[in-house]
Amino acid sequence: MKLFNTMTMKKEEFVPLAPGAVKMYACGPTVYNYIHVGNARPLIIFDVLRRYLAYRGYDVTFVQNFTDVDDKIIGRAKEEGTTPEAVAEKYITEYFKDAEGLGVRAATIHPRATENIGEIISLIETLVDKGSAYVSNGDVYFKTSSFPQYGKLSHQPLDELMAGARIDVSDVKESPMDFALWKAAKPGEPFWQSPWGAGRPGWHIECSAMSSRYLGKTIDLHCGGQDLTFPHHENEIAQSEAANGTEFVRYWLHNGFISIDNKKMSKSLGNFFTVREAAEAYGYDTIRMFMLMSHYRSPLNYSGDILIQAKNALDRLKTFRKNLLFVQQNGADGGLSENEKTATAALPGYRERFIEAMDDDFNTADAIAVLFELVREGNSMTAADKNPSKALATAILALFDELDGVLGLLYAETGAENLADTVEALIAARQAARQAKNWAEADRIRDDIKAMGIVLEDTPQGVKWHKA
RNA sequence: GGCGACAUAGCCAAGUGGUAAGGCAUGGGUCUGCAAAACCCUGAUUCCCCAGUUCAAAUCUGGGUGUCGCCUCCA
Repeated sequence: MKLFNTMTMKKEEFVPLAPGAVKMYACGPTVYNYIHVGNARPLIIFDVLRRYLAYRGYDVTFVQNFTDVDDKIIGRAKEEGTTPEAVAEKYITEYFKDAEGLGVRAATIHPRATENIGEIISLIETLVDKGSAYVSNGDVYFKTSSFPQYGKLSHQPLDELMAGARIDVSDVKESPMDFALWKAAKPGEPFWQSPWGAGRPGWHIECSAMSSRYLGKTIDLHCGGQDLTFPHHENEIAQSEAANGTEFVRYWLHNGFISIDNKKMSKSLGNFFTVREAAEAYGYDTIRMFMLMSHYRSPLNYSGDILIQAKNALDRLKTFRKNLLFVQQNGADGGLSENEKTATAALPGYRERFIEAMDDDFNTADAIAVLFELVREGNSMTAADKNPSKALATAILALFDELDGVLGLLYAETGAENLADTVEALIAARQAARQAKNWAEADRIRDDIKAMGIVLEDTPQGVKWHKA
């Protein structure tokens, strides 16, 4: 399979360091607020990548950190009159609610910065010892001039970065491009003891420390939003490679942004919707569909219209699956008919095309197109007038679920089994009314059922029902 | 100023040299007590513009226009 590597700006054949195993790291949220729709994109995208790698037989170890000590968290705690720990704890809980809602599986490990202070300090010590970092006023800074390759990920020479730097000129730093590894404690803020006095870690160092602690000095994949390319990921490379003397990451993956009215959605601009809000309006699963309908590196504009389109498209998939389940229950017994045997011969072709799409830099838009083609063919094969067999529905469903399992689009489908008895009874009453050609009564019962959030469909094979 | 990305039907969106996937919406049809679902048909002689390379370009080259992003915390 091929992945676009930001380091080389090319699609490259993916070859993990150790055959059969993938070490993957994603920069997780700073937990001071609910996540917004833009934050959700990397979660969903890289959840799919992870699932796909597992689908292709790799043993994936996926680490995603929480930045749980940071200026923003401290600021939030002050606003709310609580402690930074409480703020972090709260938003980690809220994060998991949203992630679960979006169908994003928990990482193998979710380390927190505050659980890795020892690791961080020892990494900084190494950097100081090697002359890559210097102490100034109780802070420790990375000396960018000591790392000649600085800028290799963002493809900007150091002097250009310097020229464009809008960073405050500070007399504690030797160069404007130097960045903090350790920040001296300020009154009233959380701190840990270190060889340089009380303080707390800078943002960039924690990812280097946690990545090597949980995954090793060289990892296969490092993922995040495009805005992390510089400076965050550039800084991680400098820290890790200066300390370890070996390649930090083999493949760098970056997702494109979500925009609103063609402006980047961001907390600082204030033009964002939280995942919570969007989910309330359109459903968590619609957000996932929306993200996967286009390529992960393309810019994606958020609007109500587009979310509704995504929802409608997703409904087609849901209905398809419901129909298959119905045939699986009510279809003909006795295995595949001769015609069906011929028809099912086409099924593996969809799997091949799906894999082909996903192998090409996990092109989920193309993969979804394959899924829709399977839907059309599946619907044709199981049309009522063809008297489809249970075995046919089972075969199609197995393939559909296999492929959808990679994208994770229909995870929100619950069977609504607990409603089944009530609904079945009402359907029976309505059928009786229909027998008597009492259409008014039949429609009234259907309206009642509709009010329960259940939609009925009269078909030649019987009455189907599903959640709206 | 430096670096980078994007521009395909009403909308969303694949497609990197061989004659435009898929979805949503629209219109027509089949089916149907009504409805829904499904299926069939329907839409870009054309891929921002101009020039070039080629037997052949949405795809390559050059120029232009527009939009966005990074260079500061940001997914």
